Amino acid sequence: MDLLDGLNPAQSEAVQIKSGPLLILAGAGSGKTKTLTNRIAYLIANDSVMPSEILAVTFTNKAAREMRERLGVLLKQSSAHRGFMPWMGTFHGICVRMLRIDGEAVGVPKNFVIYDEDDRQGLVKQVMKRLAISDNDIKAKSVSAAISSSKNEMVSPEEYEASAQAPYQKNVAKIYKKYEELRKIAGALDFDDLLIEVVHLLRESSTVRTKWQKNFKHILIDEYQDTNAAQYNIIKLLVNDQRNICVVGDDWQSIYSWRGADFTNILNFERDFKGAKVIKLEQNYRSTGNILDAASNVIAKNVNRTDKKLWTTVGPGAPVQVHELYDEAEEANLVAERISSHVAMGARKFGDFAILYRTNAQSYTLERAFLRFRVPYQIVGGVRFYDRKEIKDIIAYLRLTYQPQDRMSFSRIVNIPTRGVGAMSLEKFLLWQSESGMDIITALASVEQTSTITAKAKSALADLGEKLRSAQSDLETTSPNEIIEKILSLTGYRQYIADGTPQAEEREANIGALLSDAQNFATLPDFLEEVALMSSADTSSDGQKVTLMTLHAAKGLEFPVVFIVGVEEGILPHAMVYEAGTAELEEERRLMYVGMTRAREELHLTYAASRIQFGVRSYNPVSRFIEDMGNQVALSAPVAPHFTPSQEFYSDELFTVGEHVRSSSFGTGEVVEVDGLALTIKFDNGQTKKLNIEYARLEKI
DNA sequence: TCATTTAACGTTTTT
DNA sequence: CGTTAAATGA
Repeated sequence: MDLLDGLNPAQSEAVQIKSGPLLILAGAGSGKTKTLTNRIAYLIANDSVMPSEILAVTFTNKAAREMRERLGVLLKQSSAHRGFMPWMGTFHGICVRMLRIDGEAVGVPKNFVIYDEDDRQGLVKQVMKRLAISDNDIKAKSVSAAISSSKNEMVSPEEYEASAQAPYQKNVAKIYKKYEELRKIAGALDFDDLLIEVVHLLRESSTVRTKWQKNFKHILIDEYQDTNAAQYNIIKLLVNDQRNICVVGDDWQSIYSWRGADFTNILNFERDFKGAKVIKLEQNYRSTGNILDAASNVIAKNVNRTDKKLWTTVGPGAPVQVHELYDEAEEANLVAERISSHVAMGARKFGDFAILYRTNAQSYTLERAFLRFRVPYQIVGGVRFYDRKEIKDIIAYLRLTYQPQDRMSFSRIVNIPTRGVGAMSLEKFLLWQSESGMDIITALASVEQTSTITAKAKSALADLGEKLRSAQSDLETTSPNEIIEKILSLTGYRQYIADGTPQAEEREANIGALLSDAQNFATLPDFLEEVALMSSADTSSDGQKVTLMTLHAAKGLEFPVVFIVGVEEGILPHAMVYEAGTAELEEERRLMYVGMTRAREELHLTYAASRIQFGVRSYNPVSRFIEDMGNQVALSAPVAPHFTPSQEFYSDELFTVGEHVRSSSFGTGEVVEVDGLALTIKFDNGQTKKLNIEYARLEKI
C-alpha cells in the first residue's frame, strides 16, 4: 500500500519530511490525525525506524488506541500485542513508564501509586486537619487546584512559600509543603508529579537523559497547543541533536489553559527549534461551507491568534440553525424530538448525533427528555467507571497491597466492610504507625503492642492485617484478576454490597465489569496504571447511541449532526470568565469554535429564555457568539411553550392503600398509607419510606 | 460506632 | 435542584 495515497500535497509533504524540526499547523478537520498516522507509518516502512524508537504523544488514551489501530492496518501488522508502538500514549502514560524504569534515580519508589483528584483532595483535608487549619476560609478543593497549578508551572513548595504574601497564600504554602511530605511517605505521585518527576529525572541524571535521547529517533506530539510548562520541558529534554521533532496543533483550538496549557508553545516553536519547516493544512474535509463560515466568523473576533483561512470544496449545505426555546425542558424536548423523528424517517441513525454542552450539569435535563422519547444515549465524561464507590473500594485494597505505605487507600477501606473501626481508632493507629516506622500492613500485625486503641478495634485491625498479608503474598506471580477475587472473598465484599436494593445489582455488575477489565492485564501495576490514567473521555462509542458530552470532551471528534445547547450569556461564554478578562473570553470563543467545527452536515444551536440554575430560575440573554456568526444562520421562531408533565411516571391516577408498586430506586413494595401526595410504602426489602407521588416515579404493578 | 436526619453548598472545563 | 458533609440520636 502506498502511504501517500489519498493525501493532498501539503499532507504528503508533511509525511515525507525525513528529519529536522517540523511544525504542522492544522486547522479543524484538515486531516491532522491522518497525516500524523501516515507519517509514523512512513518512517517505519521507508526509513527503517523501529516502532520502539518513536515517541508519539496524543491527548487522550482513546486517541492513542485509535492511532495504534490505524497504524496496524497501514503497516499490515497486528496492533494488538503489547510492545507494538510501546511509546505511543498520553504524556502521563509515557511518564509512568519512564518512572517505572528509571524513577529510582530521583527517589521515586518502584512501586509508586498514582493519586487522582479525589485522593489529592483527601490528603489535603488530612493535612489541614493536622495543621489545624479550618476549612471555613480555605477549601480543600481550591488548595488542590493551587497545588496543581504550582506543579504545572514547576513551582516547588519552597518557592511558593517564598513568594507567598497574603495570609491565605502562606497557609496554602504550609499545606503544600506538608502535603508533599505525606505524599512521599505514602509512596504516591499525583497526576502532576508524573510529569515533573520526569523533568527532574531527565535534568538530574545525564545517563538517563542520554539513554532516552538516543532511543527516541523521532518525537511526534499531537495537540501541541495544549502542552503545559512541564510537558514542554520534557520535550526539550528528550530532543537529541538530530532534532527530529514534529508537532501538530491549532492555536484556534486551545481550550485547556485553565489546566496550565500554554498555546504560545506552538507560536514559539520556530523560535525554539531554529530552521523548523512549517506546513499549514487549511483544507477542511469535514464540514459544509455554512458551518465552516459561521465558525470562522466566531473565531475571527479573537485578537490573540494566528491567521489562517480554512476552505472546503463541499457546497454550502444547510444553514446553521438557531432555535430559541422557552426553558431548558423545552430545549431538551426539541433535541430529543428532532433526533427521534429523523431516525424514525430513516434519514439518520442515533449514532449520527452528538449533543454538546458547556457544563456537565446540563446533561440532566437532556437525559430525562431522552428517556421520555426513548432515544438511546450515551454520556461521555461525567462519572468515570473507575470513580464508582464500589470500584474505588476495591482499587484501594489493590493499591494498599501493592504499596503498603499508602495511607489514603488504607483510610478508605479500613472500615469497609464495616468492622467496628471508627475515626478515633483510625487516627490513633495511623499516629502510632507513622512513629513506628513500619508499613501499614506490618504495623497491623503488631497492633497488639499499642496501648491507646480499644481491644475491639485492635482485634478488628489485626484481622484486617491478616487478610491483607494473605492478599499480599505472591503478588508478583498472581494475575490482577486473581488478586481481586481473593480480596473479594477475604473481605466478604460481595455480601457487603448486596443489600437487596436494585442498585445492589448494578454494583455487582460493576464488579463483574472490573474483573473482566482486569483480565486484560498481566500484572497488578499495569492494571493500576490503566485505572488511574483512564480518563472519562476515553469511553468508546458503539455508534448506535446519541452521544452527550461537554464541549471539552468533544475535541478531536466529529459527527454528522451536532446540537450545541445552552448557547447563552453566562453559560457559553461562562459567567466565570466575565471578571477574569479577555484572555479567558477568547478561550470561551475557541471552545465555541471547537464545538461548531465538530459538525459535518448539520449544526443546531439552542438557547432558552429561562432556565433553572443552582435551583433558582434565571433569565440569560442569547450568547454574543450567535450574533458573531453572521448570515450563515437561520433563526427559527420561538416555539410557544406547551405543557409537559413534570415527570414521566407522574400519573393522575391515585394510589390506594394495599396496592403494589415499583419504585426505580427502592424496588417493589406495598402502599400502607396515603396522605394527599405523600405515600408511605413498605418495600419488600423491609424498609418503609414516605415518598411524594410527583417525584417518586412510581409504577403500579 | 453507626445509621438516619438535617444543613450547607455548589457548577466550568479534566489528564 | 441534587449531592455531600456535618450533626444527631440510638
